[in-house]
Amino acid sequence: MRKIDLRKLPPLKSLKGFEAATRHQSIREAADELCLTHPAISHQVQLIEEALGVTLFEQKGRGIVSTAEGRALYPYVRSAFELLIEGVEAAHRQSLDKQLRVQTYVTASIRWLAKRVPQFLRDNPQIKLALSTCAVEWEFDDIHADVGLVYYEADPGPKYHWAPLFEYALYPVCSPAMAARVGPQAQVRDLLDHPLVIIHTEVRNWETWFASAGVTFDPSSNYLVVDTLAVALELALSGQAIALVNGPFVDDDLAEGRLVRPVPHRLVCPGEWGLICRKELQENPSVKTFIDWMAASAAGPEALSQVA
Amino acid sequence: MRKIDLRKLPPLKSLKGFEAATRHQSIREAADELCLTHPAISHQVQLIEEALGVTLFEQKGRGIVSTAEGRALYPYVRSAFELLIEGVEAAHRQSLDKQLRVQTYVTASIRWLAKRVPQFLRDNPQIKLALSTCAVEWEFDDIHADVGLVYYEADPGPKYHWAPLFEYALYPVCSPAMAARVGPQAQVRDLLDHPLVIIHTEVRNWETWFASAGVTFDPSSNYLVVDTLAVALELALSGQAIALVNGPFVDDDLAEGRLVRPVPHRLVCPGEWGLICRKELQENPSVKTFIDWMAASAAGPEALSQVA
DNA sequence: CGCCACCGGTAAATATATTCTACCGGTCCA
DNA sequence: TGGACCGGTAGAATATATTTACCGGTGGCG
Repeated sequence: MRKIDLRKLPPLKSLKGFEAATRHQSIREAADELCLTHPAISHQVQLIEEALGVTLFEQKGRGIVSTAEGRALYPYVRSAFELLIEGVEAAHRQSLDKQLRVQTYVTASIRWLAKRVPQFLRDNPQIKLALSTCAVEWEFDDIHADVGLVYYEADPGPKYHWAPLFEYALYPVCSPAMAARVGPQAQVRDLLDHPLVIIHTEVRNWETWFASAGVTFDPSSNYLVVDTLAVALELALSGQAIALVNGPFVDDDLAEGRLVRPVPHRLVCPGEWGLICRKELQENPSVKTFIDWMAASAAGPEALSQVA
Repeated sequence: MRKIDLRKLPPLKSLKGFEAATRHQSIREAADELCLTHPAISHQVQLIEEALGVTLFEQKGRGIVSTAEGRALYPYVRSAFELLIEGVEAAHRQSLDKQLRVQTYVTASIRWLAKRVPQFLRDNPQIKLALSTCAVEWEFDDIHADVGLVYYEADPGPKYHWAPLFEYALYPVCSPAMAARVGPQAQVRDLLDHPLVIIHTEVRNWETWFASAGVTFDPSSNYLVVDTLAVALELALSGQAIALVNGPFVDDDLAEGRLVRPVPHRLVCPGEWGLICRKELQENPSVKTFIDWMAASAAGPEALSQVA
């Protein structure tokens, strides 16, 4: 591999500013796009002009226009950026052969994925999984993950492949002892008299669920606030509160009687939980295997036996 | 022009480190090449790895080797850099149509170029010149200039076009009054008794010149030090010192008697003064016109009339 | 085996570069 | 002619990159 004269490169970071400024033919719009202030862009452009010894923009009226030099330079910068993005994607594709990076919320990870991963790995020993669990208020990050298990209310868009897994269904759960205290024939409104656990990023879930039963949610007393459903469920399991689940995360606990549903009301919300990946990865063997296997597992044991 | 997702770009500055580290398969060698310390490169690589969520190198023995991901990424980065360098060159080519950037030392500019530029511009009104004069200890900078008027002892290499103009000839000059004091039949060694002006970056010029006449240069007394020949010549003109010229920079002053040569000894050194430009620019109309015109002007008025 | 000369990674301090704030003068339009 | 834009500037604040001084590990050599 021969040497390359890296000294000839313009200040790379500033090229972003040049690219955006050229595209918009406006310093301020470029600044908005890059979430910077306009002097920052102005300065970046000046840096490149100085490094190249060339003028890239000139004033025209109260705006700017690219000079001939700026127009000559732009396509190269643009192509270079596109090449780099392709390179990042190539590296990601390469890394798929080594490990499949799966991202999800902590609750979905603990109470759904974790239960299935061992069997998946037994069924597909050639695939290495790297799970990362993300904090609340997280969106799928296609740079650091190949596949995400997330909830989307609407289609995530054309860039992504989306495989729905199960409903986003809201229903309260608690320990049998707590349910006994609530009463065998309890109504939705009766729950307001018992300790509810609220996930602070999902306050609206309780509101929505009560409203769908015609009850106004007034959490003025007797409630707990936690930051993730996983913790809320621990509180429910230990008999300290009633939690509102938003998916099939306690199916085992319900089946084995550790948790019960104090009232039967259940609200299916729009959208679904599902697996997301960038469209280019959709046909990748590891990705496809993972998505198909998990979809089958969500559908039920009989579907799974067909895949495996 | 459509938008591009600049957020997907890895930390651009750090890519230099990645490129060099990959090429050398060594952090320390990369650091040497980029004139940084090895932790800087190490950190740059880690930044990219973090941004991409991918491992680019792994330890092997006491060195490193690229991972499959690193090898996948490299060609894109490499090509992107080459594209950017091409872009810079394209911008330079573009700017040639607007102005020809000429760089030289302050002395050559004042005492040789400046005398010729007005006539050149009259002969070639379509060409716009941008002259920049550089401090001593400067090398031709093909980023900020298209053509340079410089002295080279040896061929400047295959990347450049080189058009020799005139000899690097050393000979002392001074005012007629000073010459009278030195004496009409003075020998080289007699100059040692008179005020010599030394250019501090060119001390060896006096040494070399005296040595070529068999005299040891001992500047123990009675000398001045300045930083450029242009100043030295001013001192000579005002009768305060004897200066050592290294080219045809006082031809007019000699012809018109403002300066004289106190002794006839003249030393022609290896190498020449000449015009340099990047090879790609050699055939550019502006560059070619400039170089040809100046070469003719250096050769003499009769050559010039042929060109013009 | 044990030493020494390498390698690369780490953490804190430092240096540098970038960005922001607050301002300016100019242009356009009402 | 004023007000709402634009981009440029300078200094301060901030973020980032780099260095310094260290570490533990590896491999060659006596």
